[in-house]
Amino acid sequence: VTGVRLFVMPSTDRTILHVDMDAFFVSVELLDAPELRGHPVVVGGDGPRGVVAAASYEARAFGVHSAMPAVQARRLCPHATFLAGRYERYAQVSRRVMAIFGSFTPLVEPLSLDEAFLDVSGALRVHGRGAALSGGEIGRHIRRRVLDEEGLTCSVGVATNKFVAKLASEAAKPRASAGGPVPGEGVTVVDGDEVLAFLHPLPVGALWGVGPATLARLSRLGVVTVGDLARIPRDVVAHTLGQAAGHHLHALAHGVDERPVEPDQRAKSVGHEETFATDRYTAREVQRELVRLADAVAGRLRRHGLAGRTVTVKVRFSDFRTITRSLTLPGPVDSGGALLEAARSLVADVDPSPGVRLLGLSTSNLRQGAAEQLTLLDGPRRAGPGVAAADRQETDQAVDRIRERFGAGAIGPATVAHRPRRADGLGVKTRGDQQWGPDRAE
DNA sequence: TCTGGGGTCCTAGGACCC
DNA sequence: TCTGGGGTCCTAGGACCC
Repeated sequence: VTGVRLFVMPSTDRTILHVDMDAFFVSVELLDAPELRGHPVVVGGDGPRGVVAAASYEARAFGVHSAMPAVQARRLCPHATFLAGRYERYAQVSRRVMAIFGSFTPLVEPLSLDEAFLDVSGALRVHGRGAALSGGEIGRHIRRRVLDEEGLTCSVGVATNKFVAKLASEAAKPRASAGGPVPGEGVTVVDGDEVLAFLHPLPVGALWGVGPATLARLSRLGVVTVGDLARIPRDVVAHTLGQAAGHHLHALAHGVDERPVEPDQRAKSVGHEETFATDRYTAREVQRELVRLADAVAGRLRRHGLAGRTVTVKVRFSDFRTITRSLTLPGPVDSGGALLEAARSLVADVDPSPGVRLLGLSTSNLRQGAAEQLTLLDGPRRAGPGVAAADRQETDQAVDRIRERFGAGAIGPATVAHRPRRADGLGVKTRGDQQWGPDRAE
């Protein structure tokens, strides 16, 4: 194209904020139950195999932290209040908080319910009305508004790129202590000329993308701090960690991160997985669980107007060994029946007898818009897995409408339904499970 | 101590095509 | 008898993040 010029803004001119809500899930729970304020509160960790999703600073003082197995958290802090977690509520508050961010800049990239990157390079002038506002001042405005409007606190990092901003928000956070939470700085600004001094003393594990496995490899090279990593030649890092990760981490260690803030990230996969309270040992049990997973995933696909071509089943055995099996269909699907059919064929040759602790079903290769109706592949109109596509679509739409009016639990696959015994014998399972088999899912 | 559920991204091998 | 190079798609596994 002639006559078009692209201007690339030099990275040193960018002002990036990372905003991170403080103990978000717990803080939302405290809004609704203020009597728990000042006490150790843990969200998640329900069920025999649960893990902690979030812990209040009072609970953290006992060593409780997120991703910790529930049993361990209960041992460390038996007097804590354990809450199951209400994700719809968190999502609702999250949308409002994100809207506050959005009033400062259109360039908001949510990373999860409780954190986002903001590129405010252009907002500095808009809000300053001539008198330029600094990144730190915008950070303080955001904290004030989130507190005033939602009653929640957050921590803000300000830097010239994403990953330094993220580390800066971490530095701004409150700290847990035996005497109660110690407030942090709230807003931490790292100017361009301070980046290396800020970065190099940090442990390498602080870098985004350095987990246990990478940490182990790096420590074999004698790398402890980010500064140590910066002194290793790029090719050596790439040889140890692979091309992509190596080059990326080498750049980060030198404070370089050119990734833009991208507001419109589209989902690449939609899935659902479940760890069972007790292991499953038979193919029939596995097949029945798949019905529920397929139904849940299909419902979410349709709610977002998506359909997926690739179906992946994940099986985790009792010894934690995990396998995945996937297949790509000729066209995208969004019905529980179609997902179930694919999932079934994928687990057909998986032996569940060692004990299955988790089953997952996920779809990827997503397309926007309605699923292709695979009428030809679906076979003749009859009950069972070959039920015609048109029937399937009608059923799905009816189910969606019922759920809209009466809630998600109002209707579901027969195989997973609770069937109370009735005096007149109706609705009572008579001989085994076969006649209620997953084939009758819809 | 015994390890959730939602995801993203990367690697590597093989099939297939031009 | 020895068998290219590049690209894309698919599958399986793994690391990592919140």
